[in-house]
Amino acid sequence: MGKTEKKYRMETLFRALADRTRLRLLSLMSDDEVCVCFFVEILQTNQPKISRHLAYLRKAQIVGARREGKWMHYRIVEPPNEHAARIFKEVRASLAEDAEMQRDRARLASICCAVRPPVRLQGAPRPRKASKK
Amino acid sequence: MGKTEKKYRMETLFRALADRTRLRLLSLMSDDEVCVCFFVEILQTNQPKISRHLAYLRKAQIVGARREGKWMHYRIVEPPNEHAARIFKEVRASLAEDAEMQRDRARLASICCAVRPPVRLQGAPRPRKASKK
DNA sequence: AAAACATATTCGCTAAAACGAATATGATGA
DNA sequence: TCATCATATTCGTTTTAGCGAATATGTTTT
Repeated sequence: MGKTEKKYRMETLFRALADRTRLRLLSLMSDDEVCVCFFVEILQTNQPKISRHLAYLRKAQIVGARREGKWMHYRIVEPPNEHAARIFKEVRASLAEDAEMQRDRARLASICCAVRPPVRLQGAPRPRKASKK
Repeated sequence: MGKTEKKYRMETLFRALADRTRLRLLSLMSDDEVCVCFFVEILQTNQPKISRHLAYLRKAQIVGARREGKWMHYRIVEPPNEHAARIFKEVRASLAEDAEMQRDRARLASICCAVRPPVRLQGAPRPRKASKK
């Protein structure tokens, strides 16, 4: 670990993971880079709430964001600590098995491929495989 | 999973892990079953604080307790959920590498084997390998 | 440049977590 | 039985997290 980086504490990771909404967001990002408006649609909640949780995940350095015009895309990134990264990987594997989260992902997939998406999502960029950086 | 057990949510585990004191407690229990008075001595804090955090860990079902006369011994147990258990195992491996926690465990080891332990610990039962159940 | 849109941030509030101090419980020993 | 010891719990307070509503920011469209 270089001298300029401040150390990443394990608690930072766990605090970020200690909330159901954030876990569901992470689950939705498991394979793809996803636009904020899809999170709002799938989790059926208001937009500021989603934004705040995404900001939280970003501060904890387990998601990254990319702007594309007016849209923001979020994706999972590895936390900057070898041990946290191993744990996080295990966590992601576990999310894949959670029933509620499986339903979330199924809904994302169906909305994503729908010929006629919900009005609010028309024109929104579809989720797609996240680039590695 | 049998019908009587209520499901163990991932967030429960993460909330339990989202506190430095609790992580240090877990680290001290990594190999042995440890008496409360040793936690108080090593973490240099007051006894109610330790007891409360231990109660928290117990509710999260990642530690178990055993009474022996006036002493209480705490030990790590597997959380009652396959995924949580896998994650928790990874977490424990990570704690082993944390510098502060390594110092904690070194202090525990040295106090434990000392010919002349601190006054407050005289007569206290020494940490020892935790039984599996 | 103004309107429309997607997202982020701020504000005021409520709820939960964490704490030290005091007290209660439960076991042991005099 | 009464005092003592180890631990647990309660109390009142402070801190932190999460929320909806309102508003701000930044981008695109007209």
